[in-house]
Amino acid sequence: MGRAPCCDRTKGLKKGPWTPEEDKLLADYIQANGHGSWRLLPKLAGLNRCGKSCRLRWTNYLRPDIKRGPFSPEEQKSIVQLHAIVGNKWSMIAAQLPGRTDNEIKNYWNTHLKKQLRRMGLAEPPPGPAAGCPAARHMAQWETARLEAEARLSLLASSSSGAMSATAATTTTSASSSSTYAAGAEKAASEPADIFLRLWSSDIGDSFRRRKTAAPPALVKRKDAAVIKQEAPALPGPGDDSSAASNEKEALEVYQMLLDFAGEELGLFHGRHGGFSLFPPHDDVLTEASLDTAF
DNA sequence: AATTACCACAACCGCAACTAG
DNA sequence: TCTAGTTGCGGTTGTGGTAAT
Repeated sequence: MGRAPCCDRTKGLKKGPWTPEEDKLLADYIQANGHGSWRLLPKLAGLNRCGKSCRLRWTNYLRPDIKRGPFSPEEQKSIVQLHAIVGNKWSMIAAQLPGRTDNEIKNYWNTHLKKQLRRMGLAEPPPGPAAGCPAARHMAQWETARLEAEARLSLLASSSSGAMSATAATTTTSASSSSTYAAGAEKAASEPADIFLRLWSSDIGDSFRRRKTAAPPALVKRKDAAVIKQEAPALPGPGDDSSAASNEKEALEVYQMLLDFAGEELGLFHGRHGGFSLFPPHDDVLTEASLDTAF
C-alpha cells in the first residue's frame, strides 16, 4: 500500500536553518490563526517548508512560552530523576518541566548529563537478572519507583496525621487508600523540591497506578497520560496485592529497604535523615564542578 | 594565522500511533 | 473493520561557534 511521504520532495521545499523572515511568517500566522492543520499551514502562511518542519520550528523554538537559558540545578535534578524512571521518554520528561521542550531536554541529556552520570558511574545499567533486557530492566526500575513513592507517601501520611491509624498510614494499599495518596500528593505539591512525589502525583504516576498490571507507561508508546487515564479501567490502586506494612514501624523498614535497594541496585538514590535526594547532602546542585571533582 | 578537534544545538528522518472516512 | 492521511516522538545528522594546536 505504501504511504505518501510527509513532505513532497518533488516540490523543492526548503530545508535547513530557518531565516528570521520565515520565523516571523510562521509566528505571525500561528498567533493570528492557530496552527490548525500543520500540513496546510505552510501554504497558508506563505512558507516554502513542509508542515513537519513548521511544527518542529514552532514547538522547539518559536513558541512564546519556551524558557530560554541554561538549565537550573533543580531542572537538572528533575531530568535525571525522571529519566531514571521513564527512560528516553523526552516528551514525558518535558511535560514535567514547564517551558522546556523535549528536543532541548534530549540534547541536554545527550551532551551534558549523560557524560556527567557516566563519570559518576551511574549511566550503565546495573548487573543483574534484568541486565541485557531493557524492557525488563525498565520495568524493574519503574516498579522500584512505585515502591519508593508509596513508601514516601506512607511516611508523609504517618507524619502528617498522628491520629491516622497505622493501617491507614501504610501505603500499600487498597483502592480505599486513595485518600492516603491524595494527602501525600497534597503535601507533595507543597514541597516542590521533591520531584519524585510531584511525579508520582502527576499523570505519569497516575497512569502507572491505573495500568499497573500492564506495561508501564514508559513502555506504552504514544499513549499520553490523559488518554491512558481515560482508557484505563478502574483498576484498584497500587498495592492491592500487598498486605505489607501494617504499621509505621514496618513502613519505616520498607522505606529503608527501598533506600538500600535503590541505592545499591539501581545506583539512583541517596537517602538522608528526614529527607530525600538523588544526590548526597550538600551536593544538591549537579554542577560541572561538583561532578568533575567527584571522580 | 591556519587548521583541526570538539561541543552545543537546531533540524531532519523514519517509524508508529492516532484519526477520520 | 479497513485504509489512507496526519501527527508526534525519538534517534540521528548537520552546522556554526570556539578552543586547542
